[in-house]
Amino acid sequence: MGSPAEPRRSDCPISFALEIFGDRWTLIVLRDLLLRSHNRYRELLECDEGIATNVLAERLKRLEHRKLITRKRDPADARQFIYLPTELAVDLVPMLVEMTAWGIRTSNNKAASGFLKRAETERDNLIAELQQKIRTAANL
Amino acid sequence: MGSPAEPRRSDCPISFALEIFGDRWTLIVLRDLLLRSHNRYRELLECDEGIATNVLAERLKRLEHRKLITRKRDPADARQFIYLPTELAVDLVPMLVEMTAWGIRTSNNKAASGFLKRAETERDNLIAELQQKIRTAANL
DNA sequence: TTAATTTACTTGCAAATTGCAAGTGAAATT
DNA sequence: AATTTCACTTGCAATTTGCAAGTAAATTAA
Repeated sequence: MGSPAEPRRSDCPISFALEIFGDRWTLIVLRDLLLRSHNRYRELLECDEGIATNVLAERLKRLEHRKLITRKRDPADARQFIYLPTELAVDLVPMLVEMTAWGIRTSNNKAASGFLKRAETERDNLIAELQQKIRTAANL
Repeated sequence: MGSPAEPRRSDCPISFALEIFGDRWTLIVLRDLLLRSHNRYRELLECDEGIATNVLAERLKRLEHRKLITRKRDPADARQFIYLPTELAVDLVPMLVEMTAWGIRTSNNKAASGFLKRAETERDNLIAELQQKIRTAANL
């Protein structure tokens, strides 16, 4: 058993990673889940970049299939679902921090230079802190 | 002056980065340029994942526009062009190392566990070494 | 010196993916 | 009981991708 599973394009780890999040939207969703605590469909839909409803729904399904997120009903409101990152997703934080640092440097983002400095001078603490926050929120 | 430039989707650094390499192919090309020393069109075309000729040509143009690579004629064979990463691309190595590490962990890639161990125990050395190799090859 | 080959693409077109607008059904609120 | 909210689904046009074939310039082979 197990999912139908598309064949891998190659056995390269980068290629493997890109099969999961190598598109214009998946990492935006993961950013919101991991770094902004957006855990509901509606919150994720309101991302700054303007994701379409069908694209969001499809990405959430893929991420659940790949076990990067879990989906459960909100006990307080049975219409809503709560999406939480798994440990597999929490493991992406170091990569997201590096991607963020590169983006800040490359786009000359003054507003984010505080983050950049921290990423450069105390990377490990920054990552541990972010991951701890996520694990606490998701009770992992 | 300056390129026509598409509008940014948001001012988030991750979003900015994804506008440059948030698709199924750009990071494959950068991987080959940075980590495999594939510097010619034909070499890049022969990547394991099987990129199409038109897609490769378009991605190379974009990367040159964004100043992640340079393109110059091979003095030894005027039919060929040599594509070299710029410092902007070399700066992506930390992110690529983290992506590789995640991919190895997540896909249980036994063959690459040596790389993973190095990434975990002496990350800074590994990155510096990779970057030095690239800079030397590209004489930056 | 002419013909064949190599290289780096471009072009045309079908198939897949994305974006947008509207619709649906279940649960909560009024 | 009616309206609203929520998490989607559906339909369709527009864009992007993948594949096959073609082209022009430079090199090599005959």
